Amino acid sequence: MADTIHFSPASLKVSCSNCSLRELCLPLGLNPDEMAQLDAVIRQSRKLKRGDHLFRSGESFKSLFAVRTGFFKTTVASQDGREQVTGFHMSGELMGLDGISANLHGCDAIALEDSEVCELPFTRMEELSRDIPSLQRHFYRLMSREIVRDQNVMLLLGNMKAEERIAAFLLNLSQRLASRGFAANDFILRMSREEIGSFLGLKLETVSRTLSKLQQQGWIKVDHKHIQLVQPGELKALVTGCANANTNPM
Amino acid sequence: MADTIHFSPASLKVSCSNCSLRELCLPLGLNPDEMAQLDAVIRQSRKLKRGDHLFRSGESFKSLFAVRTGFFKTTVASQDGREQVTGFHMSGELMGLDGISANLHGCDAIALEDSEVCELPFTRMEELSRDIPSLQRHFYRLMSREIVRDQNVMLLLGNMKAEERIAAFLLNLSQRLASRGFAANDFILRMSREEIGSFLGLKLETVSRTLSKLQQQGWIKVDHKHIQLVQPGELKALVTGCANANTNPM
DNA sequence: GATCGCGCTTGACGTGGGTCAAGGCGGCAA
DNA sequence: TTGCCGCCTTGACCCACGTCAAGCGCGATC
Repeated sequence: MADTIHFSPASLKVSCSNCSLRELCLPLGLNPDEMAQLDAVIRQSRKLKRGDHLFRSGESFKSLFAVRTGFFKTTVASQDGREQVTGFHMSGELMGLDGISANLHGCDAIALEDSEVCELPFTRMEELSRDIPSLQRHFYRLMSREIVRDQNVMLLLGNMKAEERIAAFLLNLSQRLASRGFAANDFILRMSREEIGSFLGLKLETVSRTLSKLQQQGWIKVDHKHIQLVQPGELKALVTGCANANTNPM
Repeated sequence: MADTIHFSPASLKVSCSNCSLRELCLPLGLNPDEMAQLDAVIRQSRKLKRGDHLFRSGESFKSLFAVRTGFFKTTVASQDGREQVTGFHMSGELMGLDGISANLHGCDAIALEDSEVCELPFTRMEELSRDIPSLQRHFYRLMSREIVRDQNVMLLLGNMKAEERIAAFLLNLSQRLASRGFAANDFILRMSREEIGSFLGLKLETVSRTLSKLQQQGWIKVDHKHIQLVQPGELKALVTGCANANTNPM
């Protein structure tokens, strides 16, 4: 109930029968026939409650999942139990691409709020992408985009200080929310300080301290999970030009 | 001339006319006709000298490149000049996948020794992959593998200490060399301490110190770029179970 | 409304690795 | 041979972040 702002953007009209997928992550120039084929493959959406696993590392890989509504994290774990958040995923974003290589999911996907996903059975998508060139091209693009995203995270983890990481993180969230029709400078964090820290390679205390520091400087306002970017320009100056955080997905 | 050991593995017979590609990164069950189609698309290999750029970030993306012989690094740079090595690439490995998303190369690829690459014009590969299902599948797998690799690097950068990073790095090199028929525990580094540091999120002094420390402990021997893994088991213990460094590509 | 507990904040302190600086070593040129 | 230069090593010092610990605030529960 803490989550008063929901990710069901009024600006995104979900016109097709079962899924916002086509608008969100597959904006292709498909003809009606191709659309119908695609619709036939995409399974009805599946609902998850906060905390539910969508899939787990090591499970056999059958499908990709597109977030329809809600918010997810993906995590990888090492044998000795260390865990790292590898990404946060909001509506329209795809999860599970890492499972293709070994036919096994390589990470856990966990809902951070009540969520809904579309299931894309991979084998059928693969077949379909043979018949629909623009779909094939789109998949290559999506996977490549994920690689670019990961490279930017590597740059962040390898080169940036705590303050810069937090700033880049906030700006990235802001930009992705804005592109979905939400306020860019006033939002609710879906994840805990610990999860932010895990993603950014920091401890939760450092996340907390750094948010406080940014607030003291007047760049942002922090009220628990409610964040306001008061001077986004200053944040951008912090990370310029690291990983051009405002344009690249993260 | 410092590079006395060369990466032209005797164990990999380059039987096809122009490229070791099929053996190395496209080990598919293709019939002779499909093989011929593939051969027609793969351009003659291109030679580069140590220090040459294969492509640069921002250049328009036309082709993927497979390392035939030699050794490369890829780097991403931020606007303010910070640079990070995102990977090292040896024979059989593919570079340029990140360029697909925006039709622009997203990183620089630089030869660390005299090298030879095969060029794979992407548009033609894309078309071909529509006609040859196993080729399409293989491309999806390759891209997914790159995503898994990047996630493991994220885990390394986010969670591991200097000693663990170096150990993971050495073990990863060792494993990749071994799979190409080279000695697993005795090899020459192609890259400088600074490049290793950039990849691992460390400064060159820390790389140097850490190598010395591992040597003092008797796990490895270091003679400039000549590395011997004396007790690889101890190194594995260091990184267990982070990112199961011995099995995953990095 | 009282209690509990989780997630967050903040302080004090410790330390791993960054920074700065001084050589060492081997390769290369003349 | 000599000297230069790039890369590496090593030491001394410092600081950003991690660690440990105390306490707060809000929501959930009854």
